[in-house]
Amino acid sequence: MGISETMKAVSDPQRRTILTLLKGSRLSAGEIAAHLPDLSAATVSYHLSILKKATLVREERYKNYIYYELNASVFEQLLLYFSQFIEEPNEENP
Amino acid sequence: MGISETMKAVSDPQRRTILTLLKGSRLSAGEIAAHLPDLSAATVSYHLSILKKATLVREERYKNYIYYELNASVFEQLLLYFSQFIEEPNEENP
DNA sequence: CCTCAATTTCGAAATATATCTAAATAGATA
DNA sequence: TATCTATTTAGATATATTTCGAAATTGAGG
Repeated sequence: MGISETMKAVSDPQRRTILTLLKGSRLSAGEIAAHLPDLSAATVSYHLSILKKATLVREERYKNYIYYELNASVFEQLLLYFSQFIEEPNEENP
Repeated sequence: MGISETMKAVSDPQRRTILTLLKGSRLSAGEIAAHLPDLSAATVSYHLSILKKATLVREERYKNYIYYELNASVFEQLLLYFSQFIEEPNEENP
């Protein structure tokens, strides 16, 4: 929990690649690793654990596999956070 | 430039404090440092340089001071980036 | 031109992060 | 139950980040 944790999780390029993969579809850890040929399976697992702690993804076990999927609600929190810096000044409320 | 750089810049709590301060008003480096009593002026300067490189803030020199202010357009890019993970699936376009 | 104040830059140290290989775990199925 | 496969955990290491105090820089004003 915590927006710092979420942002740190999302600021890593490899983890953003994982998030982008999961945008399309639910994938197992192994399928995700197959899309990241520069990383070992252990490293992919490490990144998934970071994303999971930040609740950016959920895991679901099926047979021998662990499937990961996005948790969209956390992205809404990020959107909300950043929108505060854009809101135009309100002249009614000086 | 680059969204990684921007996100890394914004993922640090001290730097987010600085951004929040600047939401209200343009401030000099010294004024910002005064709001962050746990950090040395040198450290604040370091954080400002990170925010500047990420173009999250602009600097403007006046007399002996360097004033900093937010650059809202970069926050719009962040918003755009995160919104891709929220967009609902489009049934017209399978 | 000298000095003061504001800020940055430098060099060093502590902490955190990303990565690997090897070992451990969990579950499926022969 | 023995073993195979998918995945995670552990331990180690290299790199990156945050921080400090001290020194350098910049500009203002006497």
